Amino acid sequence: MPRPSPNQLARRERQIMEIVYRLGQVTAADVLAELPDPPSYSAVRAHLRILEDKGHLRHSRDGARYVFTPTVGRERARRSALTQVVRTFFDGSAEQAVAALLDLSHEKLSDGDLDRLSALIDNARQEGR
Amino acid sequence: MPRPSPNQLARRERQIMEIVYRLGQVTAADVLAELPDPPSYSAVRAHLRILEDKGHLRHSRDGARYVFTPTVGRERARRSALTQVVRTFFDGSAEQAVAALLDLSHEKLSDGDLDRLSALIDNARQEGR
DNA sequence: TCATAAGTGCTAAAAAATCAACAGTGCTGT
DNA sequence: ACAGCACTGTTGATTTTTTAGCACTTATGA
Repeated sequence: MPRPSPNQLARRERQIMEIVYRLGQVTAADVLAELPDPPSYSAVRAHLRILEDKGHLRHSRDGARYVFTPTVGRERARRSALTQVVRTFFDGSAEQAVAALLDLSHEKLSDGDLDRLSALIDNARQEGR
Repeated sequence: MPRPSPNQLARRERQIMEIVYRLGQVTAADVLAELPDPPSYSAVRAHLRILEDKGHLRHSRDGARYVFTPTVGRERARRSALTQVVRTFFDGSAEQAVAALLDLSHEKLSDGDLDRLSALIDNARQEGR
């Protein structure tokens, strides 16, 4: 079976997958609530079923309703997303991306966060030799 | 005029904008060469014109042909992209995102890169107090 | 139990996106 | 100048996406 390829997703499908990854798991009602310019409930369910057909989602039952989760694990999805952004916006340079990330949110980072990041960098240095 | 909203883009349009951001500026031929499952040259030009109508691109002439550039500056586009990924895949935690980025590409980071990142973190610490 | 509410699957119509053909315009070199 | 080439703009057909309606199933509680 072919890997689900996020780049082939239609507009609505992409919007929905984004919600799914953000919330971790969703019901049709969740998606409807989060979707910009929301269509009908029925339309949302149709999309969810199509996304399942395409292999992006799976569902399990919770009482009467379906709970959908991504087939691609969070970890893997994160990697793809980051790789993509780095490639598209940072000439493939992870260093630049990290720098931008720090700049973007340096106000929101606590001293504890910064300590942990320093430690990670030191680690990377160790492994590098 | 409304800000161009990347989330509303159709599939092809999104693919094209990705190419545009990656290359910085493009001609129709560039896009055609980079596009997966490429359509006709004519179709690409149609897309480019629509993207310009929608306010995502502008063009200038270079001899006979048009060179398209994004209307949203690289810096701003980077921020949006990162913010989006952090929100969708990292619960809004920039720290986690940086950690993932380091993990993702720790092999590719030189000692020099790591030094610079350490310095940035130290800076952030300074400003925080 | 059974009426009601809250789900779901399927289908076909409507809207949007995608595409290629064709006609027109501007370069380029002989 | 003008023939040939490399572009662009426009249009309308085709395909895909997006949507809502309706029929059916499952839970709930009086």
